Amino acid sequence: MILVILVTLKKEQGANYLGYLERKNNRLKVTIYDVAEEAGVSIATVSKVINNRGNMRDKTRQKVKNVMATLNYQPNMMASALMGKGTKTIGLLVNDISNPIFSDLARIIENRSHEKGYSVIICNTDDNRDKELKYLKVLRNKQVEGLIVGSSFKDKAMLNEMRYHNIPLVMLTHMDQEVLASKIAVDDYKGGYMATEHLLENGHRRIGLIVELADSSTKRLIGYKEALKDWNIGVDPKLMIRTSASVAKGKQKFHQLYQNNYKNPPTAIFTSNNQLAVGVIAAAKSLELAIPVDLAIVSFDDTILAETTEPPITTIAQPIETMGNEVVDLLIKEIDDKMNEVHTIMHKPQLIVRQTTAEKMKDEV
Amino acid sequence: MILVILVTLKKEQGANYLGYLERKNNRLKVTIYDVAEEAGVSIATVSKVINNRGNMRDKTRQKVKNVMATLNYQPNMMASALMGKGTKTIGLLVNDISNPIFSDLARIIENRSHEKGYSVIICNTDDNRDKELKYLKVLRNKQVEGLIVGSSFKDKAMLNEMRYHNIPLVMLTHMDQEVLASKIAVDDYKGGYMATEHLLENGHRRIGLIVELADSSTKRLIGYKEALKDWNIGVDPKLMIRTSASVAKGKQKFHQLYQNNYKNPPTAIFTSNNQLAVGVIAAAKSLELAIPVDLAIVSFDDTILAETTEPPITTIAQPIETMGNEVVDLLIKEIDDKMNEVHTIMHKPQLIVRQTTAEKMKDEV
DNA sequence: TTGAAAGCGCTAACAG
DNA sequence: CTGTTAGCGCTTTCAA
Repeated sequence: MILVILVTLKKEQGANYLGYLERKNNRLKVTIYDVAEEAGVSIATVSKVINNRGNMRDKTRQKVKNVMATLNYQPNMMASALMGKGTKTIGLLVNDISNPIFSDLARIIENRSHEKGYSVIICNTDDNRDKELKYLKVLRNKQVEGLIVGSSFKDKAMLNEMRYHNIPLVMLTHMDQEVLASKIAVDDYKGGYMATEHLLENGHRRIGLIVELADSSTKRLIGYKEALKDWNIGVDPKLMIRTSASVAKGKQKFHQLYQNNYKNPPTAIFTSNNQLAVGVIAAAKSLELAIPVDLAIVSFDDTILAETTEPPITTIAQPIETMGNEVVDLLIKEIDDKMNEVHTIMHKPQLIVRQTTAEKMKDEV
Repeated sequence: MILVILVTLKKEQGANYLGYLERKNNRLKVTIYDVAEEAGVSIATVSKVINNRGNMRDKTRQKVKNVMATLNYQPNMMASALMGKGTKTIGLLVNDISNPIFSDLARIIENRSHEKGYSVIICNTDDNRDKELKYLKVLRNKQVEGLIVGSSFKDKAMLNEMRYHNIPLVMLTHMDQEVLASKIAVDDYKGGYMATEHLLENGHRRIGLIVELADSSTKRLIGYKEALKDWNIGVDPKLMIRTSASVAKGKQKFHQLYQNNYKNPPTAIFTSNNQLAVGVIAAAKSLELAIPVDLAIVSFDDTILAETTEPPITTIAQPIETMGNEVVDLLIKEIDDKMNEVHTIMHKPQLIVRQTTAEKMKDEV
């Protein structure tokens, strides 16, 4: 066995965390065979200590461990994955990771996954059917063990197929009936209802709606309608707009909404996320509308944006910390248990009142 | 060969994007052997068509392709990775993906990577030495082909070791001298200088500084000092604070700065990122300081936060779109060429003036 | 133009 | 308690 020590580098760096100093047989990688040879045991024995299984003399186990440490051996996960062990990686599909709600969620999900020994591959589906399909294929090639789907899939059938490939999946923030999988989300219907009710209680009667195309937003929209109904206020289609999530769309759609209703403009707007709300605020300011006097706004999600705008945004918060941790716990449970039951966890939304809403003066109503 | 067609499902779903309908030999997975058998060729031939290599009769190639399509065969990447082909995945290390600058960057990086056939694994190092080490190990286990490091590593030696494992790495937003690798960043020194100069030109003489601990921030700090020096203004250590990136820290450190200088408080603050700036704005408001009259602010980075705060923040922008694309192009080039040259690309920062700065009145100076 | 066969690094019976 | 051995699914010479 040849063991080349790169002394020069060692001195320069003064560290050997990852074991580059040893090279065996002039190869860069040290394999299970190298460890076995060096420890004077068989590869089977080494495999057992790697996986902490089987019985063996304590001395043997220790010896192997020592050799692994000095050679700085790192098992090749590809090989063990090939043998049926998992890849210890999961896929996280979102529309757009730069959306604050998803980057917050991604942070929590990645943390928890890492704690549990999993890595996460991110995918931006961009609300695009082709990308959805492509990512699903890639993720399957890469043998990911599970999927967290935080994006609204155009094609639910594709998602449903995943279980035939034995890869568990849990939907996050999308309680989509058509998808046969575990789901974790907030009660979107209730959230929509609460948002609208808050506005109604503050005296608003012309409430505009700018929400995304996702299923979750559809539920919020239903909640909105239901609240109006309970207050005996007619639903006006001209006050409702569906679009995609971005600041630009928020601006654009608010202008559109305002123009379409110039005779009887909305006094309040409900948006399905913070980016849209930011756009609405900008547009309202450009029209010299005072917030919340001329225009009140309630949004969904409680990201940093809701706190930093002027005025700060009244919003319906989702418990993302809880949801993020739950989703990885549930997914890993499904991976481990290979269970097929479907869990559905619905969280309560919470109204957080900030300065984009205020009780209207009597004479204004 | 047994070919079970799940007709019921087929009818229900009306789709077969991912090929769950076919099962061979009662296994879920269809392998290269299945394709070979079905096409009446050897696995070697199939391998060639998968990789688009070798010569063969056009008819053969076409036949194999057809079989792959009908069986909806997806090559197992683990196996090909084992054989020396890459894993087609890279690692992205950042301090915290929920930091807007990094989620924006992550978005761009993931997009470009996906276009080029790579997946990206995200890692939040949290500025924590242990996590850095652990991620590096995991990423090595998983045989990632390259690394994009957008976080300031506590232990540069660990990073330098990666090249001994033949895994290329490019630093993003951190021109760290100690790391022997390609780097893409903005000219932080110049950015710090520009920010400070802008404040000086607006009449400020007591300029506070709240920056991160990263090397990039050190450069920005040097730029700040240099600008003061060029204007013949003494550097006051009591005006400089180093901390980590968060809104909470921004608030806290601003209060601290203000208290420590209550006799002669700063009239302006330079922060190294938007989150700190947001914190400073909040703290300033709580002290009833008017911005920019009582306190001017210049930040670094141009995320959505800089536009949505009140007032919107004057900032030094990095060309993140360009940088994000460049970093993956460069990394993939290094992966493909196995080259060892080190590239360094420095971008020009750009001052974007918004409402946290304004020329001071003469009598105020 | 095609195929047989030898691995890649690891796991998991099954022997000894 | 430890080792032998047969794969996992794929790539890649080297023969045919």
